[in-house]
Amino acid sequence: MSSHDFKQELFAQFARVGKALGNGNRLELLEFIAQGQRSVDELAKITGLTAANTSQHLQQLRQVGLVECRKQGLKVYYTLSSDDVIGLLDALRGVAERHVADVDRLITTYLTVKDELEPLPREELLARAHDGLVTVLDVRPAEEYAAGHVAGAVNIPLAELEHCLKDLDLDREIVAYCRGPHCVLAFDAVARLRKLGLKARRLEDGYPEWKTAGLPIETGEMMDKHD
Amino acid sequence: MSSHDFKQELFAQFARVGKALGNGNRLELLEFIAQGQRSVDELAKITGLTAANTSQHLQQLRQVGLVECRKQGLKVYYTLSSDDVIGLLDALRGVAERHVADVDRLITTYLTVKDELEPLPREELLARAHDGLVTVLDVRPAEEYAAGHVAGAVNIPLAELEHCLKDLDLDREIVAYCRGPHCVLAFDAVARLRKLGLKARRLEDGYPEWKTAGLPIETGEMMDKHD
DNA sequence: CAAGTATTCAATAGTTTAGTTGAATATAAT
DNA sequence: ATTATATTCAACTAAACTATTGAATACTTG
Repeated sequence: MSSHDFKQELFAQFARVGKALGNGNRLELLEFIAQGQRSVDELAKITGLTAANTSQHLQQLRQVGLVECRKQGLKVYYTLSSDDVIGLLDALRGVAERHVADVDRLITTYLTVKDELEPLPREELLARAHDGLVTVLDVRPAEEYAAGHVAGAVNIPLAELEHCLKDLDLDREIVAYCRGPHCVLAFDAVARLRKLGLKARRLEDGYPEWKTAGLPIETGEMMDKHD
Repeated sequence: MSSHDFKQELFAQFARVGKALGNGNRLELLEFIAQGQRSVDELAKITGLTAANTSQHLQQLRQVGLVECRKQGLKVYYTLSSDDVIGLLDALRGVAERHVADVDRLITTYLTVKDELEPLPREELLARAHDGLVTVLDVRPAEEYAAGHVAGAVNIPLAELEHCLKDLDLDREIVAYCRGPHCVLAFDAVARLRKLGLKARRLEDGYPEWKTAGLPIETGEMMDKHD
């Protein structure tokens, strides 16, 4: 095999991974899987894709090593193959956010809270949480919280936010997070909390990044994942 | 615009970047551009693509913000739009190397030197170079060296390696680098130097990574880039 | 201004991909 | 065993991508 063929072949292999990242549905699947393991039909329901289509996308992701699966009983559970993948997704998001005009436009028009206050960096949250200065709020659905969350975080899924305010210490600052740096849940939560006159900020990124950074996490109370 | 539409649209935008990375020729173009600015016809010649095809690929890369171009006289020069892109490419390579079986097989069968000796990390090279313990060898073509290289590195393009041995201090260890972590030039150089009985190692990655890490570089003696 | 070069545009054919549908397989529960 | 559920497979259509070709555009040089 010539040096030229090798190079071509190597780039072709890298391109396979790129191709796998080249579809919005697959990226959405990856974001959900990054929250914790998920079965095919859970993913199909969340994304709104058919089971067959979901399965096909998952197999593409698996073929390029982005996810792994494990059969348990009737279901097949998919997980990210490693934290490398979270880094790759963040790199992709970062480049898109900083260099694709459409992304910037989308974010600033839709995520109105975006620039009103800088999001809180991970390390800073860690310091403040340690000093007991803030309430850390996980606004993801209960199953995702159960699969793993920032140590000490309180879970109030977005839908129940207003009903559960009594569970929060209203004097302390609230820092909300969700699935990732562009997930709408935390933006939405911060906007609604501020409307209620509370001090609220957003963590700069989501649970997968927190976990990948090696920061302290807890896993849920072994809740069964029913729907 | 609903939250769901926003999410879909956002993932679709991220996917555009993924798609752009989903073709081996485009990845090869990016690697060349990462060495320094390049005109369309230079890139066409190096890659062996037609000018029209090269132009089309470059425009795709430009549309998703991976590269930028600047017209100067008769030629259009392309550059990476920022160092973010190098990080993204490295993340892609890393995931592929660690999780795609075919990539690992390719690398271990073709790059025979691969596991004989650990490649040298950047920081370690920096320390040793500072102490004057090693000769840093840039084995890329002269134009790429001229466009920028590791501070203090000697340039001997691979083709002239054996002819230019006299330029090297044969008693010191030689550390070779080239375009990136999987570029064959440095692997090849190390193999050939060792065959000649010299002490040679490979830098763990290439010039773009070195530069992006903020380590010291030099740019060439304003050579005109003719062919 | 004319000629030459570099780049881009437009049209095309062949290939690949996305998503749908219906069926096949495998496991669990009755 | 039979039934139900979860997942995958296979076949198909519509859409998108790649690379080629030839022409058009823009700039420089003589």
